[in-house]
Amino acid sequence: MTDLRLFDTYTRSVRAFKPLEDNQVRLYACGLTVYDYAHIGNLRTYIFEDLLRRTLEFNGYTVNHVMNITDVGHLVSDADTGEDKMEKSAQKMGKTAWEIAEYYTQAFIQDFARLNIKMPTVLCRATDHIQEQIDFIRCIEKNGYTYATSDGIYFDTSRLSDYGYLARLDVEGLQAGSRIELGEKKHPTDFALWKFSPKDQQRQMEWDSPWGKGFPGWHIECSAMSVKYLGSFFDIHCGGEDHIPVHHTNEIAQTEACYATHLANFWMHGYFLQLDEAKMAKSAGGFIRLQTLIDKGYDPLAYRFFTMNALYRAKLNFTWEGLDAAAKSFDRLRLMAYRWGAPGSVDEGFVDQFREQINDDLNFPRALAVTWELTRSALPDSTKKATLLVFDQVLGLGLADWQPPEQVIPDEILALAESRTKMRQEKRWAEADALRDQIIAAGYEIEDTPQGPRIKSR
RNA sequence: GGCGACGUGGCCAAGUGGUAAGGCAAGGGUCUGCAAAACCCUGAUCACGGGUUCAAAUCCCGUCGUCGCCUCCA
Repeated sequence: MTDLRLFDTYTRSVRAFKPLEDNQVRLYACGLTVYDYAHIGNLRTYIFEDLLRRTLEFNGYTVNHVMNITDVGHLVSDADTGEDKMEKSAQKMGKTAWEIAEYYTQAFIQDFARLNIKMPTVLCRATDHIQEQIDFIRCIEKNGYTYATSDGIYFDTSRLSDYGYLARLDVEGLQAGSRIELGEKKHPTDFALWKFSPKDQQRQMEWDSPWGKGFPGWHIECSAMSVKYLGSFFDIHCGGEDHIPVHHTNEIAQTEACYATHLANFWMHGYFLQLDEAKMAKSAGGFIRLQTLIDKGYDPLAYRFFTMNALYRAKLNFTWEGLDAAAKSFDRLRLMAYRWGAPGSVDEGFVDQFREQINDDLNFPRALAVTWELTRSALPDSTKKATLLVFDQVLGLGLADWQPPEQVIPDEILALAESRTKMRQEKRWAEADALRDQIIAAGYEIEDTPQGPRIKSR
């Protein structure tokens, strides 16, 4: 039995993981901003978090998994510039910001189901927690970390001596090489806690607050909701690598200002999926969603499998060739498992090897190598099946229920196959092969088995 | 301009001091009337140049290349 070890961005080291309390793991994951569909890069991070959760559960822990949905629009920068993404998307679609948020939230939940990602225990929307956010800001204000400008209430990052520790930010360097306009902010790293609604226009999403009508800054929702559901210091906080320098850094700043903790015992980050060596961004074209893959005939779980062939802590390059390779090997694996039949007894030796790999900071590439070793082993099929199903509690590939899709083979193809069988029985090989060529030309392939020919579409 | 990461066989990707997991593709073989499927086998000295060490893909320095962050972003 190997202990679970996880990489913690805060300390930049792999550390032994133990829950802060009993066998309960309190896990917070940053969710999606629902102004558009999730792309497969976003989804890579949620698959990583699902694998983390399942690994924790495999180790016997109960996981309280909280994820936020960012359904408040935010400006493109903390300064008073740019457009609001929610409101812009609403305008484009001819719907309200609220309808947009709901629509994309549902789409997001559907993607989770299709990827076999377990639903978080709590899925919380920022707009359902405005009061909690206001209370949190008041706490920060009371402790003297805020200042007001003409457009909002800001966090004064210079008040924290270790601001930016998570990202190892070089605050001086940021000031020197700064590309951002300061506006009324005192320091480049200061950020908005509450933004005022523009005086000349009515926002669709705005609320009253002690400071005036407006809406919360982006970072405060995660601090307020994680504290509400998990307490001011919990086990693991995760998100995408892009959150390290800004979002998570600011969440920590807010929590330090109010509760004097750095919020989570472990900070974990999923690394980017890249598209042909370039970033996949909603704003920069190159936007592939799960539905795009499905439309091209891929099983969503093949994408899940694809991401598991790389470490969560390394960038992964997406190519169609790479996805094909994953889809093909995944199909082989589950067809093999299907043909193994009913599960028998579990081989604990293989389970130990598997556990050793996933407990080593979620080394799924290695865990899959163990899986392939299992398939090649001399164990009885029923043992392989039972053992693989244990692995699948973590892999989440739906191997227990999967069966080959029912294929309707057209009568004319069946007729051709039948004639071919007859020809073969009469050893009229040339004619039999001609019939096979016809079947292949029609888009089917034929395998001769002891039980007779097996036909499937290609 | 500042900060950081990465560069492993045809492709994807593990391994971070003791002579390179795994998957896909390719080649060879077994099986087959021939195929297909399945199974077996084969292949990389780790971007380049120096250095440290008995020993380096793995540590240090330099060069080249790619990418990310610094602005909402998984």
